[in-house]
Amino acid sequence: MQKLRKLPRSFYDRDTIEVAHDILGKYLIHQDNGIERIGRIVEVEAYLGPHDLAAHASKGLTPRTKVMFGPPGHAYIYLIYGMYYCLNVVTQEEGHASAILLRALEPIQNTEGKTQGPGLLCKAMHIDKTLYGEDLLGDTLYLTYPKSAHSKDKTAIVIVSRPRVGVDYAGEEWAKKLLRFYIKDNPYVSKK
DNA sequence: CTCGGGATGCGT
DNA sequence: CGCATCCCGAGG
Repeated sequence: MQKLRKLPRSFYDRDTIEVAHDILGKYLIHQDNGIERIGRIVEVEAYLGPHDLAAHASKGLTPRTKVMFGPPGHAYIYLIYGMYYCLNVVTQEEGHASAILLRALEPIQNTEGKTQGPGLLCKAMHIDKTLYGEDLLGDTLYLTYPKSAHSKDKTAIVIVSRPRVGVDYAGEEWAKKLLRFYIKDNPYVSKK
């Protein structure tokens, strides 16, 4: 596989909704004990800090949410329903506590099983709680610009905005906001 | 310490 | 719609 260029810290240190748009089409890479696993990001959701009642950060700074209150470009990983891990990337400046949930990937290399849905994505990429807080500018878990073949396609990407999935508990105001973004017509988007 | 519920996925 | 399965956060 050709050399892929890592996303810089400055990519994550921006408005969360802007990052959520720009992250579509980028590559997620896990260097998993000598096995390079790669997926192309096709679906995400934005969580906008402590005032967003659907966000875990609305619980405040706890042992679980700690990394979201830290600097951008780190991995926020949590266990959901006792059986699936979910991966987020922390955005904006330290203390802002916003993040983007990665919901679906298009398989590129060495993914194991289905990649549509946040839980399956982590399972396929072998991502678990041991990577909690991982610096995405390190050499284990990181994001890159796509290879040239897909870069050309970037101009053709159309982004669809929808309400987030499974956040009705947050109340109508936050549940109805269009903070789920995915690549139009991509077959790997979840819940088609 | 107990207890309730969850940013899911799958089968019915 | 039910359920698997367990961590986390709230409250006593």
